[in-house]
Amino acid sequence: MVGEIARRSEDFSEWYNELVRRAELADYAPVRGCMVIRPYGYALWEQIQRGLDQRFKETGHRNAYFPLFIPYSFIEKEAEHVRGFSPQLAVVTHGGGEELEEPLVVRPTSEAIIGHLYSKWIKSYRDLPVLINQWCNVVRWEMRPRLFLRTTEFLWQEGHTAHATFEEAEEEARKILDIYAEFAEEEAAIPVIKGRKSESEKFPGALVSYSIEGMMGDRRALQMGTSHNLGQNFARAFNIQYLDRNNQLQYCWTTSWGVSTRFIGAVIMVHGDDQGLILPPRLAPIQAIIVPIYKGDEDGEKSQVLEAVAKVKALLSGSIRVEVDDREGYTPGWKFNEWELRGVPLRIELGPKDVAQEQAVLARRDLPGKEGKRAVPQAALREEAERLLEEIQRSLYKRALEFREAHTHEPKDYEEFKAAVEDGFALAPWCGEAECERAIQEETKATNRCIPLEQEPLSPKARCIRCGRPAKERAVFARAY
RNA sequence: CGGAGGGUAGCGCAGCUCGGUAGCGCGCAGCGUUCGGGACGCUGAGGUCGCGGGUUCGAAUCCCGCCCCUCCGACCA
Repeated sequence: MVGEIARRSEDFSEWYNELVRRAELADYAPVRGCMVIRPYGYALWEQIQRGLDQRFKETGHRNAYFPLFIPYSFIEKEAEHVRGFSPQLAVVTHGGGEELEEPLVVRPTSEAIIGHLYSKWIKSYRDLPVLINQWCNVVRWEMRPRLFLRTTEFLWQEGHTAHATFEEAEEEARKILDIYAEFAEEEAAIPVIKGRKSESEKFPGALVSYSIEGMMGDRRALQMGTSHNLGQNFARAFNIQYLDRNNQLQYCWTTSWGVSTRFIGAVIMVHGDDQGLILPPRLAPIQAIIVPIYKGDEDGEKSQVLEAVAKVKALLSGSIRVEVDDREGYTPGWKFNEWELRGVPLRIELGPKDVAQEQAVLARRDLPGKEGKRAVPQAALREEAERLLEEIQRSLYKRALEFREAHTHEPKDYEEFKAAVEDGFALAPWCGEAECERAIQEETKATNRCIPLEQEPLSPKARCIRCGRPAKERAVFARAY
């Protein structure tokens, strides 16, 4: 565990890969593209789950569970859906030692199976809306896997709702997008851009897809959550119909939305530094780590320190997720580095000097070295620790926002545009044509991340940054994960 | 699937050109001394050299085939 990790500024990919494993978030599995999420990484996922789940429930959603296997024919019912997903399906052809009558797809997402059930459950306008979420795993046979960012199997939540009108479905899709954005910014301290996906980037089968897009530490974009208004496409494919007040048979309007373990990748890539992870306090499984410092126990030093440590832990544990690192055989300096690698936002050092003065030393993870260290009287420790955690949370967000803004450009012409996407995000007017998007990608490697929902109206004379045809809105272009 | 680099102890690597039966650092175990920014000493455990075949008296090393991993592209939450 000793040794430098790759420098973030020099080799971001290598830094990321090493960090995920060194911090014991995850490890490679024996099957290509699959990952093992280790207890520390899973604890982080549980924090994410907790925050999102609470928000879903507050807005009237309930959890359920649908099966892993989907009859192959279900996937084929929605034309764009099958076209979008068939290249990356895992298909089960044998079971119980015999070839199956119909192959089963391991769900890449659950619109199909849930649509099937919704068609059975929904009969009347009185049954609507249906607001269901599930936490589960899905499988997509990706070409180029990366820990957390793109794994063959991943964990996520997928919400699936059915409504009586387009407006209600649209409102739902937007409400969830707002929840995702609020969660990313408030809990993960990651500023995100809320936007609509272009036609070529939208979810297969959706009427309109929304996403939150974040800028990672290497200035590339990452889609951190999506919310789709599926229109009546899936309702027609799966026959999800209800009788309205006038006894007329109507197709439902459905939505789906998801956030995956990829979100953990974003937390790593946005906040981490050369020392390792920096976890935002609200998501950190361990918010404060107490490191006892003592020599031998001839003069009772060790027992005095440990006694004070126990007292401090008890003092804090009511309001803070705090743990003690009382492992023998590791020096304090080693532990400092270890917990920095693991991204614990606050470290509490407690040694003989502190026992004598009834104080403890607080060290902030986001400020390296002496700058982030301060001695605090034990009587004020709880209040001060709580305050510092909030300050770290805010300061991480501010840092990430300033970074994004420093690397977001509004190019005047295509030459500037090319330079802009080399540096980060380019916010530029465009014509809305898929062919132009494709050309931009070929020429610059940048893709259309989204059309930001919040943007100034364009002047009628505005022209597409690449082709010069009339533009009606701005899009964010960037190299993306 | 195209381009590049790799696979030797848990991790990082050397050894391969020039064949002679495997080594270094870290980590791990035990004991002792240490402990306010990655301590040190001694002792020790740990390897079918990615897999299969071939050449040879003898292969980590040479030849053939395959598999896997990482990075850059096409795909993607």
